Amino acid sequence: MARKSGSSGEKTARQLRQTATRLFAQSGYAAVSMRQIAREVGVQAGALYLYTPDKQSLLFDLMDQHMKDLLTAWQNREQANADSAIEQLECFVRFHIRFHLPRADEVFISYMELRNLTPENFDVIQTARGAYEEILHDILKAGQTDGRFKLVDTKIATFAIIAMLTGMNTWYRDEGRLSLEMVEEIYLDLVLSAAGTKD
Amino acid sequence: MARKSGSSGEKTARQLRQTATRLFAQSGYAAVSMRQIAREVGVQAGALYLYTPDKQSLLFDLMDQHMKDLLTAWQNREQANADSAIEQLECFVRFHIRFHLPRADEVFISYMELRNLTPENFDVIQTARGAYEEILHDILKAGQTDGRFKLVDTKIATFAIIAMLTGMNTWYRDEGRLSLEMVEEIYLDLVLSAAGTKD
DNA sequence: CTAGCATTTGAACGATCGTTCATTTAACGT
DNA sequence: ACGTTAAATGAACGATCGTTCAAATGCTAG
Repeated sequence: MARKSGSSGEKTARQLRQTATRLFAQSGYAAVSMRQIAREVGVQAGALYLYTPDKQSLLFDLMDQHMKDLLTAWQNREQANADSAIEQLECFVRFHIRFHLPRADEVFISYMELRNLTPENFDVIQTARGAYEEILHDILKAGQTDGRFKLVDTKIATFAIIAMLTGMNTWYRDEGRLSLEMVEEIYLDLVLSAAGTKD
Repeated sequence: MARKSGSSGEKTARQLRQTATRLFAQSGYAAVSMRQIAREVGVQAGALYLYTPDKQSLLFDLMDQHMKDLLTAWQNREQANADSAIEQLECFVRFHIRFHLPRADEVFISYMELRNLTPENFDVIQTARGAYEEILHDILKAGQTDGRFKLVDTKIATFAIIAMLTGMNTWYRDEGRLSLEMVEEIYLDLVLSAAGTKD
C-alpha cells in the first residue's frame, strides 16, 4: 500500500496541525513522538515529513502562527478607536478573553513550550509576545498620564494583568459554572479595580 | 573503578535533588534524561537508582516536597493572628511573594510538569494546591462578608490573584530594576485594589 | 587488620526516538 | 488512455531512552 484513496495534502496538513496542537498541549512537546502524532493523524510517521521539515519546525510554526493570529486579531478588532484609557483598557480585557478562551491548547503551548524552542525560534516568539504586552503597557501609561489610573508601576501592572487574564485558561471550562460573558465582566471588574479607576 | 573516594550517600542524594530541580526547570521533565542528570551530579546513570526508584518518583518527590514546604511555611508564618481581612490579605500576599520568589525553579516545575505526573501523583499535588488556594479563598470570603472587599466572585478572584502573584516568577530577576521589597509593595497595592478595598 | 556494608561503575537490556528513502499507489492534466 | 505528479508506505538508520545488575572499590566498626 502507498498513497491512500481520497488522500489530499491539504487535509493531512490540517490534521497534522490540529493533532500536534492537541497532543503538545496535552502531554508536552518532548513527551509526544512523531509516531504518536502520525498514528492519530492516520498516516505513518514518514509521511509527516511531507508537511514539516522536522519536529522543531512543527512546534515553532504552531506558536508563530498563534502569535501572528493574536496580533492580527488585535489590529482588526472592533472599536479600534476607543478614546479614554479606561475604554481602551476595557476593550483590551474583552479582546484578550475572547481571543484566548477558545484557544486553550494554543495558549497553553505558547506559554509552556518556550524552552523547547531553539534560541532563534525563541527570540521570534518572545518578540511577538513583547509586542502584545506593549499594547497593554501603552494603555496603562496613557491612563497613568491623564490621571485615570493609579498605578505604582505600569510595567509590573502589565505583567500582572496579563498573568491574571491568561490564568483563566487553567480553570475555565465551557460547561462550567460561569458563562463566558459573566467571566468577562468579573475579570473586567478586577482589572479596572487593580488599575485604580475606582479610587 | 567503583566506589569513589569521599563518596557519601547523603551528599549525592542532595546533589541529585538540586540537579534535577535545575534541569527539569530549565528544559522540562521529558526533555531531561537520567544520563544528563547523572553527568551533572558527577556519577553514572545507574547510581541514581540508589536514590530514586525511577524518574517519575524523582519528579513527584520534588513537587510533593515543594507543596509540603509551602503549606508548612504558611502554618509557621509570623503574624499568624492578623485580625481584619485586609490584614490577612496583606499577610498572604507578602508570604506568597517571599516564599515563591527565591524558589523559581521549584515553582516553575510545580506548575509546568503537572501533565507529566501519573494520575495518582497528579491528584496528590492538585489536592495540596487546592489547600493553598483555599487559604486565600477563605480570606476573600471573610472580607466579602464583613464588607471590606468588593468582589463579584471570590472563587475567580482567588484564581486571578494567585495567577497574578505567581506570574512574578516569569520576569523577576534578583539583579533587576526593582528590589524584592519594592515588588512586594507594588503587588500588594495591585491586590488590595483588585479586592476593592479602596472604593 | 579484616569483615561487612555503602557506594559506584560500566556494560547490557529491549524499547523508542527523529529522520531518510526507495518504492508503490492514487489523482490529475492532457 | 497515458504520463506526470502528489501522497503515503514501511523498512531501515544510528542514537538515545529508562532501567537492571554483577562486579569492584572505598569506608567503617570491631
